[in-house]
Amino acid sequence: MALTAALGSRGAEQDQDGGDGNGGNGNGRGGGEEMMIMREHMFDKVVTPSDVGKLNRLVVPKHFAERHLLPRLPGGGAAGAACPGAVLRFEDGRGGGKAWAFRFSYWSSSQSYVITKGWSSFVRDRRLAAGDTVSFCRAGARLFIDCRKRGAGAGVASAPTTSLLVPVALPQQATSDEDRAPRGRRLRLFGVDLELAGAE
Amino acid sequence: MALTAALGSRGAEQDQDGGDGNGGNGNGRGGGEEMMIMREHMFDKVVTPSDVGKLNRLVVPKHFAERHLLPRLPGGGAAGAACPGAVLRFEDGRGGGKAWAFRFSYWSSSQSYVITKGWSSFVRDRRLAAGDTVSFCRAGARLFIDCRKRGAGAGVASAPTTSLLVPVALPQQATSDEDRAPRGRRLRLFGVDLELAGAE
DNA sequence: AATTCAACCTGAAAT
DNA sequence: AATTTCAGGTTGAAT
Repeated sequence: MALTAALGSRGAEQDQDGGDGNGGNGNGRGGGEEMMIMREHMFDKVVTPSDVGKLNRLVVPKHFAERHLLPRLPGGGAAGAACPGAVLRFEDGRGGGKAWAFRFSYWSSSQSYVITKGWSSFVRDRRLAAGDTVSFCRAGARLFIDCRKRGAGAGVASAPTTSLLVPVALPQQATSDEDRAPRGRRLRLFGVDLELAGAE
Repeated sequence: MALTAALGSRGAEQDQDGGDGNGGNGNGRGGGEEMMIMREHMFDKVVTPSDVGKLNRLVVPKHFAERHLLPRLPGGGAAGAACPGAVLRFEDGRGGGKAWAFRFSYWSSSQSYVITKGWSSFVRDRRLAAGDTVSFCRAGARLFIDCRKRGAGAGVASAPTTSLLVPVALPQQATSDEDRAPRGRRLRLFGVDLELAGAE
């Protein structure tokens, strides 16, 4: 369960990224309102040389994939393996409106889950190197990706895996066209409006 | 425009090549009549290592594909791109009745035209190697493929691209079932009956 | 088991 | 500088 706290209103930018390659680079924070989101950490991976090399793919450890990514797929992905090549959109965990569209697949030949299309642009943009850590988070239905360099200390992206909820400020998403995050029960906590979102 | 000059008569053999992989090897020139055909050169390509390698496909440069192959497709292929996976039959340019059935497709992911199915048999049969040249010709609606080794001089298959019409002797095609080549105006030239065939 | 091949993808080069 | 082309690569299904 994730907590979403609305501070501002009016979604400013819309990063649709119609499915092609690398994430549509939204025009940063053009003065739009922000939103306080309780971000649930999903999983980290210390990337291997292959993950950042010419194979253009990230192997997602099976238990992470099945626990955190399969349930995020359009069809729910409950059944076994092959939800073929769904595209998952991950917002840049640092904010700024950038987002990455990743193709998430199961390779039956190697029986592994992988992120393929779109991954190499992230590696390039963030200068990801072997030994660095990618971090996947979630706020309701919104997904986030961030990374930290090898040996980096604490920070927004380096929340210890024991802490499930990380509050961060983010540009608010478009509320017009039936937001992706299912709206849940609202409550007031610490002086702000909170909203229970996400599955179950 | 192509010129087709009838020398003999009566189609002898019929090489239907029902669409499977490599061309049905008609029994050469089993005494059948021949026909003098003015063969229009369409285009050449110096094949790359990929074209003759394990990718089992020939990339057809877009302008060649659109100018010469799209108009040959069953549906005419006039509109934009995707005439999905049509099969084009190419007779062996050296004569002998052999023919090759090639699948001609457009790959939208790479925005390129390719010849896929059937191509590898041609590569193998003709021992095509990187640097060699494949040559595509046409006589009316009949398509021909030939090749020459790297560094080869003039010859039937090495007509310079400036010469549009190459006269060759070929086994006559079946005239029974409404020949593929649209019949055009006839005239007499150089002492032989000529027939204007082909588009426009 | 190995081969073919349709349909993807991407980096580099050309325009 | 952005777009288009394409050579070289991949996976995965079919055979």
